[in-house]
Amino acid sequence: MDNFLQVVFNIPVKATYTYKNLEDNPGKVGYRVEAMLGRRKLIGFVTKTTNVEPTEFKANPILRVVDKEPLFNSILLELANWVADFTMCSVGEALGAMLPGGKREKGLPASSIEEIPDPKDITLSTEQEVAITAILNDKNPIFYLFGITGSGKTEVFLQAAKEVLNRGESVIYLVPEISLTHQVVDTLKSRFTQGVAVLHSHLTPSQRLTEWRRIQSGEAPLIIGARSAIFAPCDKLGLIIIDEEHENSYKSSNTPRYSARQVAMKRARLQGSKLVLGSATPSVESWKLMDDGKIKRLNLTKRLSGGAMPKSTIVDMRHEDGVLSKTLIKKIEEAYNQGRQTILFLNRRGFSYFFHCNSCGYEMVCKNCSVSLTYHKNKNRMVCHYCGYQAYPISVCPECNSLDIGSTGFGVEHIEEEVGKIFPSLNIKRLDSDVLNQKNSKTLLKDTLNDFKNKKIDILLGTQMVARGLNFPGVKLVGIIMADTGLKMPDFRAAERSFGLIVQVSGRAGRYAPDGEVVIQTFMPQNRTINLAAKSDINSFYTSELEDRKLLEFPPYTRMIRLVFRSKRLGEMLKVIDSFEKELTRGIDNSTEILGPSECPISVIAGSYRHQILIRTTNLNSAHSVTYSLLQRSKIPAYIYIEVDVDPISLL
DNA sequence: AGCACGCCGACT
DNA sequence: GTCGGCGTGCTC
Repeated sequence: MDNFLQVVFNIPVKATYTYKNLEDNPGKVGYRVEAMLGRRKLIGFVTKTTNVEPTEFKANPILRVVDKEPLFNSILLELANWVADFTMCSVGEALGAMLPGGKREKGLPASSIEEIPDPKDITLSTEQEVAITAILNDKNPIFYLFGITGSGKTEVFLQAAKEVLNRGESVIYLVPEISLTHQVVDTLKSRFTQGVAVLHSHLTPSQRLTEWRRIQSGEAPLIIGARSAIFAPCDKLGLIIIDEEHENSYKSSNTPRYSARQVAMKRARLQGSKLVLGSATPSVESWKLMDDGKIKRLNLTKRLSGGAMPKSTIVDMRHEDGVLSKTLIKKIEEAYNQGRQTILFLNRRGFSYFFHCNSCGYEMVCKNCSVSLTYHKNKNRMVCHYCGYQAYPISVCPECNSLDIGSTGFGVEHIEEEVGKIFPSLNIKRLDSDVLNQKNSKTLLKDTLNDFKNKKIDILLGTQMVARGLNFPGVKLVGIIMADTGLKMPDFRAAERSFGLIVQVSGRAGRYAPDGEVVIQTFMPQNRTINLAAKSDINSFYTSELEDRKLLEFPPYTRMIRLVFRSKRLGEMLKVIDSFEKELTRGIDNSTEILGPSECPISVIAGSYRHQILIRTTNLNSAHSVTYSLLQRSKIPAYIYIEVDVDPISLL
């Protein structure tokens, strides 16, 4: 036993603290211990033990050892060090993120409600067999299962997992967000004799610890979970699966800002595991890795269950005057007359986004944050989506007194009303995050999906969440109300996101029938992204998107580090940012470029001003270390907060 | 992060 | 005269 313990804490301080060990029941590496830090009692993580007594300070004894068994093995400790270094957080924060408890992880309520067939009805397609064989036998460590919706990716994952489990190794199966995927979990439990552990954000700390221990003991070699499940404590890890790899929820939006995809690559290398990513609409980053041969592509090109890719029609909304075009109305009627169903998709919530004056252009924005307020009809309020600020809608422009004031664009509630007017005899149901944030959301979702499945609902109207995983044989038609949404965002990934969304939503049509249809309504009918998405011309889209990214020097041809400075004191902050930027400029070479400092696109949130520096580089290692060392040594006043995001996904 | 110390303004 | 605001610094 060593007499001293090096302990890190889940606080934004990158220091290890040395404590005296206990004689009886001593702490060891990978254990949690309770100790005083200043005047507070904290749980810390032991990262090292030593017999060398520190001379600079007096080492106090720890109060107690929390665990009977180590919580973190050497692989996890190594991963934590790597995450801490890469995301520039403390090792304690990285370890804290591995067993998140208490504070709830936020994530989009996404559904991936996949209907997995019963094992006895399964006949694998040739493509599926080829993919499974490759995953299990090829030397290549990373694969990409690139398959259109309905081509049977899940079955490939399950068969590969089965083989690996039979060898006595563990499998981590990541899904974008687990809260609504109980059906997947149930299926996995019924398909595998081995134990299944489920890790997601709604577990209590003790439930999480129980799952953690079941994984460590080998009782549950199959782990299914969201982002943080990539840190599941398995010793023999044979396979990591990342389903819907393009999903943004794999990147953490709070400290440590890690990407589960990137951690998976690191971990697979450390433990010699295979890694399989899968999606119908890969991230542009992954596409390039496939092109470069760093990831082996496995194609699934055919729809199973008798489905075919749907026929798409683009409708020019500049010549229409309702929410629904004549074409879409006609096709909804057609589908209904055939006893088939329709999904209408809108990438917006609220009644209308922008409430503005048609005479002078005045826009109702949040007084704390500078974003546009959203009109919520049921409350009759304008609501800020960032800070929750609410205001009454106005009828007269406060700038020019014009009465010509109102909304452009439209939200789900508005569509619901319009569609109800056009089809008074059809049963229409809305499904969006507003509905699902209500208390009875679970049963509501279940009931709605059941009703839709049993054809009690004719038209399902929804946002993001209907985009993926809702597979119902009765769906003939998918209508995308406004495909332009998001395309004009000040973000270099806008096209990628819009493309993926349109393709994913379109995939809901005709999954089990050859006559599916998609109607894409847009104000930009000639737009490249919309046209390629309509044709599901995935290859052309990625080729042209990569050309654009290269030309404009955006990722994946460059890497970025985003530094957001937040403070209530604008003037002082600007001075600090300015000198920080000058120092940074002095440190970098010509592989790195600094954009800004500039006001963030959302320049004020809850009374704090936000300015950012974007670092763009072709040599991430060098830019990273210059930035990191400057952050460490520069004395930034406490009233300024800095958020560091390496490889940011959103620049908002 | 959180907690204490410390130094300036406005109150019984 | 004190109460309390928050700015600064430190935690083994």
